[in-house]
Amino acid sequence: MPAGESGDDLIELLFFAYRDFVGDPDRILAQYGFGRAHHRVLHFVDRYPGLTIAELLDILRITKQSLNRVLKDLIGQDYITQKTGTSDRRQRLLFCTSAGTALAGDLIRVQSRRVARALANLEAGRAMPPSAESFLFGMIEPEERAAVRRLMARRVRSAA
Amino acid sequence: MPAGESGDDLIELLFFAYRDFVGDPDRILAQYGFGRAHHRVLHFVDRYPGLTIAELLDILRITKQSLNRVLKDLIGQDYITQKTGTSDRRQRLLFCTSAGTALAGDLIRVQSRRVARALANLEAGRAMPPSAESFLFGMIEPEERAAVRRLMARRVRSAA
DNA sequence: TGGAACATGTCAACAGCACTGACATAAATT
DNA sequence: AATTTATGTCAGTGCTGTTGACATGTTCCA
Repeated sequence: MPAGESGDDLIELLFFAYRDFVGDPDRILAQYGFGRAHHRVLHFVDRYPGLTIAELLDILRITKQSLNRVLKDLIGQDYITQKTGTSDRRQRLLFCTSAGTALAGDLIRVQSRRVARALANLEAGRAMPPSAESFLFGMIEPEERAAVRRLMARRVRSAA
Repeated sequence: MPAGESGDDLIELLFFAYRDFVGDPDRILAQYGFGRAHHRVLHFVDRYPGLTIAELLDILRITKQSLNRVLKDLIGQDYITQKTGTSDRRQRLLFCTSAGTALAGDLIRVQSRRVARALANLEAGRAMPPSAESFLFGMIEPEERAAVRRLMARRVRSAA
């Protein structure tokens, strides 16, 4: 819905979309004393049970020291458990406990809601053809959209 | 291009897309001793010259203390300058110097390339109809796409 | 069998970037 | 003249990333 259909606008929209996208779960996580790093680990272990440490490191692109810090929290508070690999006993296979699955579910729920809303905007025909721009704009917190639209309009007028 | 057309896949793709999206500029910024916070400030000041501190704080959603730390770097190294507001002399209007505009240009260039590539994928008809999913997938580093596809396929098989 | 390679865990130090709380100054507003 | 607003700054803290070094147990290969 913002004016210019340039790739540069997409860059900015991606920033705003991501800002609000991570804001939802952040509020829930804070109640548990967890952060985004915990969220990412919990999410991937929940969706891909049996993930190894090495696989998780490759997905998250962080060091094992960083991973271990948050993983220790999640294991210590019984959101995740480890099982020794069967074929390779060096590996630690990661699984969510029921508490872990429940929390992961709460987190994905608020994010799904936002994504669903963004997709609904597209399908309501408000954006024809459906564009990446409209999707990202729909990801922004509804009350904030006017402000983003105003900001971006300001640019279209001043620079080219 | 990944299999399931669910909103949950979009959540994951947004993670991967953003991960690679910020990876490009990070490499450039490291050469200047700057981080992501510097990037965000430089980007918005470049695109919206004359932005005030308060406006920038509202865009970035950080505290003035956080902003000030990186802004001091950018001003001290002559990438950004301040001008006292004309109508309200309390305000500091922010502008990029030529060095600032140049660096901002370099940064947006690498990100634009990635976005353009993602859009090109859509328009090449490889994704009909164009979807948010295809766009986000196209944002992922090409060499990494197979790995992401493999990971996500693994889920479609195991859980539902 | 013995040594190399591998998967993982851990300790310590450090950097970037957020936060809170408190306080200061100059300009605008009432 | 008093208050509010826009901004700057100091000090302390937390989360999450990094590097480098070292340890343990497992697997694999010569």
